[in-house]
This record gives sequence, C-alpha cells and structure tokens, in this order.
Amino acid sequence: MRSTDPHEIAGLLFAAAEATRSRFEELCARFEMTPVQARALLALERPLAMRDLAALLRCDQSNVTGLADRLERQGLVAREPDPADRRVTRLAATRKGQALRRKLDAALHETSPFLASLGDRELRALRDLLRKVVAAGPPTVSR
Amino acid sequence: MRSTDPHEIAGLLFAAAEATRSRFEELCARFEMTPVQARALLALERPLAMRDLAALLRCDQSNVTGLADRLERQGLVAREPDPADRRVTRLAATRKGQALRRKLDAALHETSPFLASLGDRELRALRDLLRKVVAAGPPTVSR
DNA sequence: TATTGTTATACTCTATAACTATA
DNA sequence: TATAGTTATAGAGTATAACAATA
Repeated sequence: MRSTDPHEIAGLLFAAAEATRSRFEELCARFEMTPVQARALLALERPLAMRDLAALLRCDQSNVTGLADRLERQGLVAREPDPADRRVTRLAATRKGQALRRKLDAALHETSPFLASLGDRELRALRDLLRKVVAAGPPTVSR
Repeated sequence: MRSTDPHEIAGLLFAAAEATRSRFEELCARFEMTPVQARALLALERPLAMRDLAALLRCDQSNVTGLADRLERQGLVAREPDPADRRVTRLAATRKGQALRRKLDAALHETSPFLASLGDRELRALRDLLRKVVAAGPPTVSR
C-alpha cells in the first residue's frame, strides 16, 4: 500500500485534462474553428506534408484532404507542391492563417483560470512536476 | 515579470491534457466505445434525466436522443419514465452497463504511465497541487 | 407559457477501401 | 511494389429549428 492513492491522482489528472479540453473548445469556438482545425493550424508554424499532419493529428491521411479543404476555403492555409517529391503536397499557413495561429497560441498560453489559485512557489513546483510527467508521456501536437 | 513562466506552464498543462485524452481514447477503443459513450456511461452511476446528461456532457439535449439510442442498442442503458414528471425520461445503466462502467472506471484510474516517472513524494506534491487546481476549475463529468 | 424529449437537417470528424500519380 | 493524396462511403458527434406531450 502506497501512501498516495493512484486512484485519486489519476482521477485528478483526468479532471484537469477534462477542464483543459473544455477550455480549449471554448477558445476554438471564439475563433470560429473546430478543435481539430485549431490543432492543425497550430501545427503549421512551418509548412507540413499532408501525411505528416495526419501523423501529428493521429488520424488517417484521408481525413486531411477534407480538413485542408475547409481551412483553405477559409483562406487560412494553402496547398503547395513539394519540389523534392511530386507526390507530396505541403500545407502552409497563409499570412491570415499565421496571424490567427499566433492569436490562438497566445490565447492558449495565457494563464488559465485553473492556475489562478496557485501561488508563485506552487506554480514552480507544478511546472517541475509536469515537466517530468510530460517528458515521460507520448508526443503531442502543440509544442 | 514573474519567476514562473505562465506560457510554459499552460503549455505543459495542455500537453498533459493531450496525453491524457489520447490515453482515454485508446482505452475507449479497447472497450469498443467512443469517448462520448464512455463519458456518458461513467456518468450513469445513478439514473439521470436525459437533459441532465446533456448538461454534464456540455452538449445540446437533442444529441442525447441518438446517444441513448446507440447505448440502448448495445444493451448498456435503458430508458425509464420519471414518476414525478412525465415529461422526463431517465437513463439507467443496465447490469451489463454497470459492469462495463466499473471496468472502465477501474482501467481509467490505474496508475497512468505518465505518473510512473514520479516518486512517492512527488506524487503527493502533484496530488495536492492538482486538488487545488481542479477545485478552482469548472465541473467535470467523471468524478 | 415554459420544459422534456424527439425528429429533421446540416456540418465536421473519423475509418476503410479503392483509385491516380508518382517513386 | 510502395507511397501521397484523393474520392466514395458510412458511422458518430454536434448545433439549430420545429414539433408533441406535459407542466
């Protein structure tokens, strides 16, 4: 028997994740995007082959076609050929897309309401713990 | 200028949430459910009016009709009338649904791989910090 | 009049399978 | 043969609007 309850801490982590997800959805809605569109745009700091975007989003390649269509229709991304491999189409954020990307990124990284309850010392401690936890986990899309 | 960077810590929290979400999706797939179906079943520890479930899932009431249909088709939940208000239909997990709910809950609360990197003392610290953070956030579905 | 659940409609996300053009 | 992107198809989640039954 350990002194900390894995049951509780896993539940807490899940609740924190839920809250973060919920906040992210509201943020996307404010920018009139779906969460997947926002994650795609956030990933497009540099042009990306469509199949690499699919890998980052952990979805089938075929989905990226429609996703790119919708982002393109909004003028946020553009398809461009890859000179090195003519099979490849790269997605690049347009100037409008880059501007939105930066706004989204800034809003995403504002101090979240959840953290407002912690003092400076606690924030440092949480940061250090999360660094370890995140380093041990699987790769993620944003950052 | 604060000594901790809100930008970084918000990003870490987001990454941890992403990883947790990803893990939850894999878990749901193992039980042949979608994440929303799993969240609904987890919420049905006790019977719930359909509109209350909609509120917990933060979606429109009209969506719960189809969601309930699919869960009912799988024999996991049943619709039952509310004696107190004949407009209300309550959803109740069947025995099969309760059994699956418990399995899902147990799997969800197993020590996640992310936490394996932390020692006992760090786990305690993380637990205390998350308690504060979660208590300050909006209500969530599971727990 | 207001609320609960349903239906109709439309859009997005998702996977599988088959197709094309390149490699 | 294998890979990148597309298309067709199908199921699921989501919102809006209109409706019947009940409060």
